[in-house]
Amino acid sequence: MPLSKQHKQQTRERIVKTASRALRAEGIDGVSIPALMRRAGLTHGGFYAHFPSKDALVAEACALGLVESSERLGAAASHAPPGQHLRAIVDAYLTPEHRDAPATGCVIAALAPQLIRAPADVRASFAAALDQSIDRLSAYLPGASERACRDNARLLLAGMVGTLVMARAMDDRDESDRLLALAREFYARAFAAGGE
Amino acid sequence: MPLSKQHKQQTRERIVKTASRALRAEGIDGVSIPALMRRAGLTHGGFYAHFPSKDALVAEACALGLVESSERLGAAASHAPPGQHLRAIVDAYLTPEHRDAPATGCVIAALAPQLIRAPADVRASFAAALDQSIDRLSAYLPGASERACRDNARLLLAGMVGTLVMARAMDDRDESDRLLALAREFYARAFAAGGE
Amino acid sequence: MPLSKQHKQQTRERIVKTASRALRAEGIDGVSIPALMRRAGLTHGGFYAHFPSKDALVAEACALGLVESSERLGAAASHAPPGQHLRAIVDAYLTPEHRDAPATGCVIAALAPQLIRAPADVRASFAAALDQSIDRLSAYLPGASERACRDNARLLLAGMVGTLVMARAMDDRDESDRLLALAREFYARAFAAGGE
Amino acid sequence: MPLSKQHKQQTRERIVKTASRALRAEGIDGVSIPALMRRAGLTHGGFYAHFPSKDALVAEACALGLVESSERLGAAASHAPPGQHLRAIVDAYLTPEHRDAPATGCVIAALAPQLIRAPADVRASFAAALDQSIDRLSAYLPGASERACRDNARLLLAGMVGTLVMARAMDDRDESDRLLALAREFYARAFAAGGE
DNA sequence: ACGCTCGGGACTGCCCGTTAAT
DNA sequence: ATTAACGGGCAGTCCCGAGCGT
Repeated sequence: MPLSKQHKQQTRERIVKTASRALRAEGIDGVSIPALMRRAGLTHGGFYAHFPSKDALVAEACALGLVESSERLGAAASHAPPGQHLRAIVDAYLTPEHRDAPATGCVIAALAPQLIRAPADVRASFAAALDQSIDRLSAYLPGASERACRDNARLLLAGMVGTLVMARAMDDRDESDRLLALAREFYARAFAAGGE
Repeated sequence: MPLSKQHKQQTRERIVKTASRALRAEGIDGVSIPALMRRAGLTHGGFYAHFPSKDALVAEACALGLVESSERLGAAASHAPPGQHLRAIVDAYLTPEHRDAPATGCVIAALAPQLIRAPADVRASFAAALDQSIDRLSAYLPGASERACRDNARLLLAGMVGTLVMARAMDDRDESDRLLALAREFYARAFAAGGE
Repeated sequence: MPLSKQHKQQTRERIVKTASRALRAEGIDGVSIPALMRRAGLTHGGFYAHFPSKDALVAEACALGLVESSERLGAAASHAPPGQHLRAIVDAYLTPEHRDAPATGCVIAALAPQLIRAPADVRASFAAALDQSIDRLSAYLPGASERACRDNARLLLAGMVGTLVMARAMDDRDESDRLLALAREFYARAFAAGGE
Repeated sequence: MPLSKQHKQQTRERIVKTASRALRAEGIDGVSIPALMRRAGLTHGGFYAHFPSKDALVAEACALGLVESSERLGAAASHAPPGQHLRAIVDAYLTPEHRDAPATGCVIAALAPQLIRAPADVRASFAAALDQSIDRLSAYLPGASERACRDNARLLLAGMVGTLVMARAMDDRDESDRLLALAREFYARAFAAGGE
């Protein structure tokens, strides 16, 4: 158990990672710092050695989650055969598994409305991370210009996020599965190369 | 302070209406019962004469908000010239005004993720109201069958909700306006009669 | 449903009777006026048509309970053969049935400590009713003078009350039964005619 | 406001001690946690760092008070000349001073009825402490067997408790003093060595 | 005019996010 | 960098008066 700076860094990352999951699963107000630290195997007092406030952690955890999400989507796209990037993205996002695992899923679908209402700095951090995600995603989407690619990325991501939220809100699992399947077709076709 | 027979009903409706707005603006955990009752011109002591719990109010307020939203959209559609129903719906939902007025705007875009995490009865009430909204909306959408209409309604609503959330999360108002404009075009075209 | 004065009187008595039982069973702070009125088949609003305050009801209900108790004890004594009055009293009070039915049992054993801490008027009302009970009881006890009879009544009642409280506090039912049996013997012998 | 390692223990004990007195003086429902902590020189916020609930504190405070009481009685007995143990116990318990100082007096006389109605764990903790008290007391009482000693201890304690309660309930101080004096004689004689 | 209902404060137990002091 | 403590706040419940309908 080295007490070096490395160790502190590791602890810090563990907290962020734990928070990143817990926040998506339980919401911002559903997670308390004592509960969080306990889940990370620490005492609640030590929190403020790592973060100045809960908001700071929320901002960081959300940014991390957003980066992870977009990297996962980017990885799915880059592993797909040429011309299948869009398809890969849609198929990775709009799945029952993603719907049923909010803790490791899309931060936007889980927390966006709450983050919008958060203090300005949290909101700004979220907006910045969102921009980065759009950047990463736009590389895999068609479009006449960089601008068009970004527009498409935003449109697509927004549509998928809304669909995931809707799928989670539905009571009937079969209907929810069906919505996801239809949405996969819909978005894959709508954003296909020449289409938009 | 009149105490006639129907005044309790009026008071109750005032509480629900106030809550419906406050919840969308501040989130479920952001609104306390004392604050809510104060905003409705009452003290918090009388709250439990109207509702058995905060959750019961949340359920009712969200259902009311959902009904209002879908009626507003339905009204916009029904006032449009024939063949322009879809356009009217999209133009009514995806506007900067709607984005900037969450308190009176779409409940799904403001609260869906939190409602999903709420107790089972709140969740169920929300899911039921959501189904009704889809019903109402589907009457104005094209589709080969009733089923197809409902599918389209869900797809469209999900897409619009996600877009509104995304537009609200963006820092740059111009970019946000642009997203809304692009989305209006996108969804109007995508769901046009023979299109989908 | 006659609205005459008689009816009001009946309602009032029903409230007092209900309260008398509920208070012994749940304690003063364990019984709320809404719960009480519901148990009496009424709405909580009407309470203050009958009593100026909760304390007034408590005072009256306790006095009633005390009277009932002492009458029950007096009846047991008066129905006993001559020379068996004391025995009858002790056997009526120190029973497992009495221990297990606090709601209809001795008010002193159930509420005395709380009543001592109650507002002055409640306390005074309780003290007065207690005096009456002692009066009634003393008629059945031996003693060289009226004074001695009263002394004996107080000593005996105090001892029995404490025993009942102790018996209720014990976990082991067998031990508790045994304590009651021993106490019956003890007090019957101790206060026997020439004894004290 | 030092924070050394053992200060938490000291603070905890201070809270228990304060509670032990306040509970006897005001009753379980008469003492709120904020009031309690204020009386202990603290704020209510820190309470739950020491106890998981109010009930837990009540259980502990009552057990402590019971131990103190029985130790005080045991000390009085052990300091008395041989053959005067019983007399010492009775004289220590049935005094006007004890009657007038419920806050530091017998827990059973002050709280037993309320504790009987308390949650199961509180009740159990109280019953256990009561058993211990009986144990301690029985060492100073006559009896043919250990069992008989315990029986006598229970009978005596029960009688004294009831007498104290009765003495507290009486309005007339002179009469109350008289009852105590009579009871001292009565119990001292009744439990004298060969007597019972 | 009586009696119910609505509403008003106050309070409780519990828990949270946070910081001096060690 | 933990422990102990601080205030502030929440949902829920209480007891109780101001004022209508019967």
